[in-house]
Order: sequence, then structure tokens, then C-alpha cells
Amino acid sequence: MPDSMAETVEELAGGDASTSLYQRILNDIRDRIVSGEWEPGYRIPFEHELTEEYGCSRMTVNKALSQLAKAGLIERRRRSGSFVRRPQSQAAVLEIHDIRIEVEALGLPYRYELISQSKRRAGSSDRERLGPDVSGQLLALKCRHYAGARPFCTEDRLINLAAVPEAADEEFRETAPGPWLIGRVPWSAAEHVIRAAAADADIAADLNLAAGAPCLVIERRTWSAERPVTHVRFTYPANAHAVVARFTPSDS
Amino acid sequence: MPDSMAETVEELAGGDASTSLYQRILNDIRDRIVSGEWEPGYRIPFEHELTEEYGCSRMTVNKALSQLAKAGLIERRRRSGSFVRRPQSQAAVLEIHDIRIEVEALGLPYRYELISQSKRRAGSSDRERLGPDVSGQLLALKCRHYAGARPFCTEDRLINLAAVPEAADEEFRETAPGPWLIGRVPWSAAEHVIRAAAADADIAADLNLAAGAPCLVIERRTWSAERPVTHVRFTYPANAHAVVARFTPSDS
DNA sequence: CTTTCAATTATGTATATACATATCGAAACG
DNA sequence: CGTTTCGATATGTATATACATAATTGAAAG
Repeated sequence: MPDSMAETVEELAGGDASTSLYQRILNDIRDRIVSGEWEPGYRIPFEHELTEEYGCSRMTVNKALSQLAKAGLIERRRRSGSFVRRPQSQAAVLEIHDIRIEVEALGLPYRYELISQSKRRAGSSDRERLGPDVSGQLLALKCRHYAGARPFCTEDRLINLAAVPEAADEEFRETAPGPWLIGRVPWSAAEHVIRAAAADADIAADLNLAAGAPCLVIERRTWSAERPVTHVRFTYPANAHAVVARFTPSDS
Repeated sequence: MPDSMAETVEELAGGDASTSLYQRILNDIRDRIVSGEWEPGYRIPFEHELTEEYGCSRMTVNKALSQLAKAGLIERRRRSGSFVRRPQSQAAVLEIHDIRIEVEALGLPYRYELISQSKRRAGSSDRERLGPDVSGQLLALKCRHYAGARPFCTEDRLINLAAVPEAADEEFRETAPGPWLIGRVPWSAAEHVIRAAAADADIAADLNLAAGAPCLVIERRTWSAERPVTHVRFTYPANAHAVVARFTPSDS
């Protein structure tokens, strides 16, 4: 009953035997989308193709694809197939949070700059940010993002090298760590904290503000299969950015 | 009137012949939950009962209930049935946003105070907040919420009286408008904007802050079946509140 | 009176099947 | 050459059925 392809997929996905088949199909496809392997516009295999690949009925495949469509990750068109959607506005802010896209949406030229980079063993304040279980080496980064000539926001990031060892050899001179991580580590969960704060001396200097000026702070923790991957804190001048989210209680 | 309200909702939702049956079942149940008719802990009819009520197969009912469970509105237990869940933390902030619950979660006594109340015809700045189509009478409210002796946040709200005529006769001395509206108007969509701002003179006075102090501002617009219901702006001192949201790209 | 165990029940997942619907593309027609 | 028609195709929804699984009930055994 389980053919070799299905077994391979299961191994790649982490081999959790407890998850149902439709859930595994959903996760497989979702991972390929959020990792960037299947870019926006990519045509997902037809239901009857996935049916063959996983050796199951169309209803099972349909359940997975319908949920991905409802979640907004793909768009389904009769007679044409299913396609990876461009990240939607509200999703872009809370899920992807790519600053380049934010800035370019404002019609301004984007520029990225690495301020500092250091490798160290996780301390207690790091564990507060990444999670209590993190013990090994980690990478600490500070960067700045520009919209035109003006600083748009600062980024203060920790990367768990146990989860992403390749990050140790990366320079991050040209590529910002956010886009670099997406495409390498498919994230399975993310937690956001959004708050206001007064700019301290460092932030004020980085953003060209008066000390004490109001700022919006967005912190994000990301996990890949239960393992902490990264913690990042973006700080924006109050007038630069707002978080927009649209909801309906359970889809729409 | 909970019964006539339910009928109204059903007409609005069921009048659309294009919605599928499972979607209508889902909407019916969801509306009863968000309107408060079915409180947390309430046991939803068994699948086989809904099967009879809607005259359809168990698979159709199951599809609706499974999605509600995935969305976190209900919890399903084998052999026992399906139950309305208590609003979860992240949902509480972004979906319900009941300040009493927020304050009491901090272990502080909650108090609510109405500052001002006025009825007027919608002007252009009101339309900017509620939406361009709003033309009739509306109710403008300003309130303050306390955590212990200290002001916790201010609330500045518009209510579209065309959508909620009963609000015109309500005093809002004891009950805050948020909890009052829930339980009367099931909302079908909500949009949040979260940003940071400096306290202006009014806000500073209301919250006992220095002018220019950083604040977190959460604005929410709510619709019921495409019709704007209310716009509310909560302003918190920067240290009082943060928005927390957990995501997985398409459920988990 | 407690423990054990089997029956019952509701949900969870999957299958095969059926028909509806939107849409693309090609063939038929004026 | 343009338009219409029609068949093929992929998705959308619903059905009846089947078996698995978790949890609870209640009866039998100790």
C-alpha cells in the first residue's frame, strides 16, 4: 500500500507516523511554498497526479488542497489547476515580513546594511528570546533597512546555529538574514509580539530619532518542527509602519 | 432577542444561494458562538443530530465541524461531542479584545468609565473610520478602562446606528460598548491596525502620561454581513499592553 | 467495593462514486 | 473571419460506506 515515493516524502517531512495522510500532503505542499521551492505562480500538481504520487483517493488530496486554498496559500481555478499565490498583504506583514517588499510597496528604493555580526554561546538573555532549550552556539546580527535615504527600521536578530549551521559561514553583507532564512528553513510556527516603546539611545541613533521617541516594535520567534530557529526584533519609528490584519472568525 | 436575531442571521447567510451547505452549517454555528448564544463549554449538537437538522450526510456536517475545530472555535472529543472553546489568548486579543479579560488576566481589578457620548450624522472624518458607505446617524463614545487605580487604556468608538439601532437607547454607564455589541451583533469580519504613536494632549491627560509618551494604538473595524458596524480605537501606554499572535502557515 | 474488560458511542480518516460548474480549446457554422 | 457550440478537463460539493480510535459506560469478575 505505501509506495516508495510516499515513504520518501514521509522521511523528508520528519516521519511522524501519527499524522494523517491528508495532513502530510498539506504539510509537504505548504513546506515547499514557504521555503520558496514553489514560487508564486507555480502550478501545483493536479489532484489526479497527487493521487498517484501518494497512492490515495482524490478526496484525500482534495481535502489538503482545499484547506491550503482556504488558508490563502494557493488559488484554485477550475479546468486550470492550483497555483501558489503571491503573499497577501496581511499575510505579508505577519507571516513573511520581508522589509524589502514593505518598502517597495511604498514606492521607495530599498537598501539593506549590516551593522554588526558576532557568534557566541547562548546566554540566559538569549534563552529568554529563543526559548529555554537553546544551549549551543548562536549568531547575533544587527542590521538596518533603508527606505530611500532614511532609515526605515532596525533589525536585531539571533539565529540558532544548531538549527541552521550554514548560517555560520554566511556573510550577510548583501542579503538580509530574513530572506536568507526563508528558502533554507521552512518554518512551521511563528509567534509575534507587537508593542510600543520609547527609543533608547542606540535605537535613536540608528533611526535618526530623538531619544524617547515612540517606536513600534515587532518581535518574531520562529520554529521549524518544534525547534527554535530565530528571534528577531524590528524597531520602526512610530510614523513609519503599522500592522494590518484582517480576520473572520474561522476563515470566510 | 436571541431567537429573532438567529433567524435574521440565517436569512442573511442562507439567502445566498451560492454558498455551499457545509459552509452554511459552518457559518450558522460560528455565528452562534461569536454572538455568545452558545457560550464556552456549550455542547454543540452531535454530528448525527445536525445531519437530521440539515438533511444531509455526516461527511458534510463533519467537514464544517472539522474546520471550526481547526480554527480553534470548538474542541472535539471522541465519544463526548463538540464543545465551544474558551477564547484562546491570541484570539482574545485580535478577535474579541475584551479589556476586562485582559485586565483580570493581569490579576488586577477592572473598572470601566464612560467619558462622553453623543449622537450625530456621519461626517467625512467618520466615513474615513467606518467606511465610505456610511451615511446615517451614528453614536460616538469615549471611555476609559482601569486596571486597579491606574488608567489602562482609552477607547474612542463610533457605532453605525443603521446597523445597530438599539444602541441609541443604551446608556453605556455600566456596560462597556465592546461586550454590549458582542452578543447583539455577530461580526463576520474585522480589520485591525496596530501602530505606535505619541500621546497627544487629550490622551496624555486621560492616561496620566506626559505628552509625547509612546503609546500602542489598536484600531478595529467590524462588519456584520458586509455592513460596517463599529470602529474603535484603543490607546494604551507603551508599557501596558502588547499584541501577541501565533501563526502557522495554514493551521498546523 | 474495586478492578477489569467489553460494548457503545462520537469522532477521525479514507474510499469509491456521482454530478455540478467553470473554463479552455477546438471543431462547426454562418 | 468571427462567432457559436460542444466536448474535455479540473475543481467543488455531496453521498454512502467502511474501518480506526479514543473515551466512557456498565456489567462481570475478583
